[in-house]
Amino acid sequence: MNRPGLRERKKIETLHRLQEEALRLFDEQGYDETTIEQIAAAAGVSPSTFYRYFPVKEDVVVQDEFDPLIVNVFESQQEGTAPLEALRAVLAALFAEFTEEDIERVRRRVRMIFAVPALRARQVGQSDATERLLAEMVAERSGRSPDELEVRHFTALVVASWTVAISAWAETEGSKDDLAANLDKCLAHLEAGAPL
Amino acid sequence: MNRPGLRERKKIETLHRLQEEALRLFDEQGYDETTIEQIAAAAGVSPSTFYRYFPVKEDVVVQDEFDPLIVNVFESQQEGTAPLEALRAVLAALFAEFTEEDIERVRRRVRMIFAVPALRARQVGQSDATERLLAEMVAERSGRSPDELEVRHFTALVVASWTVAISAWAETEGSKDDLAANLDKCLAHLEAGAPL
DNA sequence: CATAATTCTGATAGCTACTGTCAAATGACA
DNA sequence: TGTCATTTGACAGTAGCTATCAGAATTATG
Repeated sequence: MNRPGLRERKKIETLHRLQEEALRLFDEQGYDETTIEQIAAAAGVSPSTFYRYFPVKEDVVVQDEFDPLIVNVFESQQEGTAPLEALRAVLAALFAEFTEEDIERVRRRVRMIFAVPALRARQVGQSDATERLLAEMVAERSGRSPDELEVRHFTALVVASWTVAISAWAETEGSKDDLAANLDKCLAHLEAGAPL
Repeated sequence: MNRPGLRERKKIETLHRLQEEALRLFDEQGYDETTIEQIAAAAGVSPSTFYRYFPVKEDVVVQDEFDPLIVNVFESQQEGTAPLEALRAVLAALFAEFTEEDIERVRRRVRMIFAVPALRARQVGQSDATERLLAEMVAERSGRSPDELEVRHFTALVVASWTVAISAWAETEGSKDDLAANLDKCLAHLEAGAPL
């Protein structure tokens, strides 16, 4: 049996404490003006420990664990669905489970990411990784190669839609449903060939 | 008459020397393994001078001056054209003027940008700026606001198409025309609603 | 329960990117 | 040639990040 254990619980606790204190300090004094020493002190650990949890400063805001979840949801879908529809459903299902509190956390983080260039820059690394992941999943299903131009292009477009939808949503006070609505609007607009 | 003058000529010269030596050193020893001191020494200037030309290390590869050119070409177009068609024409016209040598330089830079995460991250800052620029231009013409979801989404999609087209092209040994062909393929695919 | 093995933490030293300041050098111009 | 404006180099300092290592805390074992 793999019970949680004291060690693991403590780790998760420090992780969250670091993220929360960091977010608070960034809000209060700005990102660049906040040093890792301050964050570590606020969370009651040493700077060394901070770096063990987050390889770079940006990750204390940007890091998330959605990629494996996306894969799970996608794979548990029936084969027939069209790629675009499938991805829409995946994303919808993903944040359907979030509590109101989760959503507020996401909003704070997204706002900060798009407000601080360094964070946005770091986040693109994650987006690129997710994009490659989607490409592989989509390619596998449609019996194509993930390196094909059309496949890469498709996934890049979907990620772009998602990025616009969530950044526009974060600027508002909208609910979870508003985010879903934004995403639907964008994907529909994409499916229509992005007319203007 | 605004003749170049020795001072200005020297400045452009040092700028190019810094870029070239940097590119060479990055190729030879890798990006992270190359220090600014080395680049400066290779170009025969002090590290202080490097920072005067490039605020951050990444910019010695990433920095370009295409944005103002894009605006110029776009504004000198007739009003009637549809936004997507207009942007396609702008980009085509932009690199139509490049010499073979220019193109090779671009290819080297693009390859390096997509190979080194730090460079890719920095480049996104530029892309975001270009995206906002496009949004303003497109919005102005179509009498909309650049903050509208559809407008933002449209420009994000176009930038994504462009990114895929150029990164796929850079991986090959293709000519200037191949880049144009890639871009046409992507934009056509977008216009068709990104079917898979 | 005591001891051994494993994992986590904190302290230290060091490298490099980057900033700010100031005096010296260099080109522009009368 | 002499004066003014701009560019440059030297120096000092901050902060992000890496590597290393001894000691503390947790877990596994006899």
